This record gives sequence, structure tokens and C-alpha cells, in this order.
Amino acid sequence: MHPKRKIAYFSVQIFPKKKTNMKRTPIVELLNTAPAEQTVNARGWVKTKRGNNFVNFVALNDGSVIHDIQIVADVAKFDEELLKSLSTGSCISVIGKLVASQGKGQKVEIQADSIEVYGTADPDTYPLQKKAHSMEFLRENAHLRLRTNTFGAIFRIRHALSYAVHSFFDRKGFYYLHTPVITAADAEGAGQMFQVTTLDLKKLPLTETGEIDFSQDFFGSSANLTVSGQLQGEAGALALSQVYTFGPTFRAENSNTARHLSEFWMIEPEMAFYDIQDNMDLAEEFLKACIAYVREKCADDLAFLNERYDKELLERLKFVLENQFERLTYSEAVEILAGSNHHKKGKFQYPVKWGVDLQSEHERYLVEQHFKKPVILINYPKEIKSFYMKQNADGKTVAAMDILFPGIGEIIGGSQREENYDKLMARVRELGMHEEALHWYLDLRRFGSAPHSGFGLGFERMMMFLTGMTNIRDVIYAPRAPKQIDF
RNA sequence: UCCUCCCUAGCUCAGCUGGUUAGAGCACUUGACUGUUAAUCAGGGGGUCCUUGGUUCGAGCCCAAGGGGGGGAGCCA
Repeated sequence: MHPKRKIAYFSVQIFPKKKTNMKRTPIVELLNTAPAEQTVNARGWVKTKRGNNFVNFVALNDGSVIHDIQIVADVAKFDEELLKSLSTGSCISVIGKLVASQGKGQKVEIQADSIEVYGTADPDTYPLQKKAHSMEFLRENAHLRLRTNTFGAIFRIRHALSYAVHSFFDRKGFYYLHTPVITAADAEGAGQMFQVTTLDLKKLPLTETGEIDFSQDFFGSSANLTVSGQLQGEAGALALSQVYTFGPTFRAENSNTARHLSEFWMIEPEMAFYDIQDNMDLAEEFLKACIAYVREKCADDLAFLNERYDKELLERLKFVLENQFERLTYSEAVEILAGSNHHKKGKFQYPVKWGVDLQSEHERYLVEQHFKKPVILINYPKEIKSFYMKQNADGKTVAAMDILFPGIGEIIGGSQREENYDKLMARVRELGMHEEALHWYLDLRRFGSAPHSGFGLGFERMMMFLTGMTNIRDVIYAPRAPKQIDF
């Protein structure tokens, strides 16, 4: 390579144009700067304004940190109308001196020399006040709720958690695989799908037998939004050894609960040469690494949420980090449940019986009452699990694992995959699945198959655990759910 | 989709057994106040009581249907 063509990726020199404006300093930096009457520029949105005839105090926030910086404005130095326009929600740029605060609530403040108003916010119509609002009200103002302390904290944590995910897998030698968002007919059976089409819904082309003729549709067959990247992930793992996906996932189920969304983000690692034990080890290490990262990176935001919403949040994060997850089989869990006083007193609404899927109340009992810590359940009856899971030697169970968290329920679902072509094919036929659509997936077992495992993590459920939010609609920018597509 | 609760001022909520002109705090507005911390104090304006229909001399309140939202369940991550 010619020496002149060498590119310095990490130290790019930029030749600035002539400076016209003073450069903004993020409030997070200003709050951590020693005050020495240096001239600084802060820009952000007004939280509150207080004061008297002589001096006004503005709490300014730019989203860089949960704390506001206090702007001090001498009434005599500023136009009356300008000061009046600094109402809650307005956006301003302030140039002034960074000084030690005379007041008690903060260390530093800005003594304003000039204030420019970028955008006013009429107090009569601006929905947010300097008072606490209900989560329901904020949900109906999703475009503005980002400006509140609570949602600022939530979205800084959301970013940190995303970063923690990529960072963890990168350290472990995984590759980030971008699997398709639009897929062909439902192969996995993971639930109702959203259909994607360019056909004219008012004039659908029909075949001779009266069915809709998808050969005339955009892709030449029916198409849907993905419900999981797992099957494609397996193709990745059986080539790159360790991959993960992290993308939007769509389920058209009519679910109206505090822990379901129609559009959510899912993380799906898939690993060649991993058995179910390796899979569990990775999942536990992964969850702990993410929690540890966010706890360190977002200490202020977590402290705020702990103080305001959930006094046990920090304690719970610490507890999960310091304790081993309880691991047991489905059969053992059923025994514990059947032998519990809770069951004997008839307090379970649904029956506890081997072969039947555990209900929410059963999972909660195990996690919140019996073990009082995260639980990993493995080896479920094959009838209640997906076709691709590894069939155990007992002929009755599959190598599935679910990780259950307090207050949230299932946060991870995974399994070792069936790598044997004949066994997998038998299951596909047993369940009457569409072999044609699965040809490429079955091929993975015909050519260079290998033992492999993986799991799926609901990103927003992890967010609920980290933030203490009790409704999944409050940890995503704009929740998509039945009858809800605003913002 | 099922069960259940809720809907009263911009926001949070009170409103008795069905009875005159529907209230409070915050927000807004006017005034007071030399450093406030959701500033404070005093005055003022502000209502389709979710909608429609019914019962009644009289409905915010009782009944029915519809709409929106919360909590729980199922499906799952």
C-alpha cells in the first residue's frame, strides 16, 4: 500500500471553518467543571423559572445528564419580555460566566450575560409542567415526555444497555448479524404476523381457485415482518461460529398487557458447539455484564429512578449481580409447586401437572416466593415447546431453557437446537409444518451440521428490570400495541 | 380476546343519600418580595362533569350502549 493512502481511523484531523458562534458545552461537562468565571455557552430546555424583581433563576436541561444547570439572570440586565418568554419548555442558548453558586442546591451556576431564545413554549398550551405527571398522561405525549427527568433517565439507560449488549458480544468474539426484517411465510410458528404487501387491497388478484394470488405481489409470494431472527441466526452460527442479532421484531398478537408490544427489540445470540449448559452459562454472564455496565455508567439516572419510583431498584440490581441464578429442571419445578403449601391450600388458579405449561402465577411463585432470585428452568416437555429444540434421550423432553426474573417473568427463552436431520424432519412432519418454506433451514442439518444453541432476550423486558418501570410502554420511544400507533 | 376498575378545569384529584350558582392544589394572570430550589404570600380568570340515549319534578351521581385509559389473565420476549 502506498504510504500516502494510509488512513488514520482514530485521529481524524478536521480543519474548522471560520468560527461564527461560541461552541456549546454540554451541561454534564459544565457541572463537572471547576468554576473560574470562564465564559461558557449552555443550550437547552427550560425546566422551571423562579425569582423576584431583581434576579431570576432558570433551571436548564439539555438531556446530557439528569441534573439541570442553574442560570442566574439579573432582571436589570435583560429585556422584560425576554425574561417572560423563558417559561417551562422553551429552548434557549445562554452565554455567561461559570461561577460557584451562592445558593445551596448546586455547586456551580451560570451568571448570564446574554440569552437567545430559540423557541418559546406557550405555557397555556404546553402540556408539560414543572410538576410530576402521571405515566398515562406522559404516554399520550410521547413526543414530549423525552424532556422529563424520568424519560431522560430511561433513554440514557436504553442507550447504555444497547451499548453494553454490543460490547459484551464483541469481547466474546461474536459477530453482529443483520437478519432480514421482511420474511416469507411463517416458518417458526412464533405467533401472528404482520403481512407486508403492495397489492391493491381494494382489488386483490385471485387465482382460479379463488385464493389471493400472491405471485402478483411484490416478492412473488406472501411476505411478513419478522417474528424472530433465530432461524437465520442459526445459518450464521454454522459459519461464523458465534453470532447475534439485535433488531426490531413484530408480533401481531392482540396482547394488551404491561409486558407485551407489537414492535419490540430482540437480541438473539446463536452459538455453534454450545450445549444447553454452555447456553445457560452465557446467558447468565450476559445478563450480569449488562446490569453491571449500566449500573456503573448510569449511576445518577438509576439513583433518580430508585428515589422516585422504586426504592428497591438498586438493591435488586445488586442482588442479581451477586447471586447465582437457581437452575433446575421443569420436572423439579413441578414437584416443588405441587408440594408447596400454596398449592395444598388451593391458592393456584391453574392446575400444576407434568406436561402442562407453567402459568404466570407458577413462575412468580418459584421466583418471588420459593427461591427469591432469578431462576433458569430447563428440559421442558417437548409438546409445549418449539419444533427446533433438541430432543433429549428420555424421548419426552427437549433441551429448552427459560430464565425467569422477579416482577417480569420470562426474560430469556432459549434452547439447544436439534442438529440431527432425521429427528428434526420427524418433528416437522409430526407438527404438519410447511417443509417447502423450511428447506434452507433443514439444509443446515444436511450439510456440516453441528451441535448449537441460542436464546432470545426481550430488550424492553431487560429495560423494565433495569429501570424499575412496571409498564413496557414506558421504556420505548413510542409503543406500538393494539389500537396504538401514534407518534 | 376475557375479567375488573376508572374517565369532573391545562395537570392531579375531591364532590355526601339524586337537590340551588360544581370545588381544592398546581399551572396561567395581576400585585408584593434583594439569591430562588416544584420559591413564597395576596387577588383574579378558567368547566361539552368522555359521548349518545333513558329513568326522574330534578342527573356529575342511577340505568343502557359506545369510545378512551389503568390493573389482572391468556398468547409470549
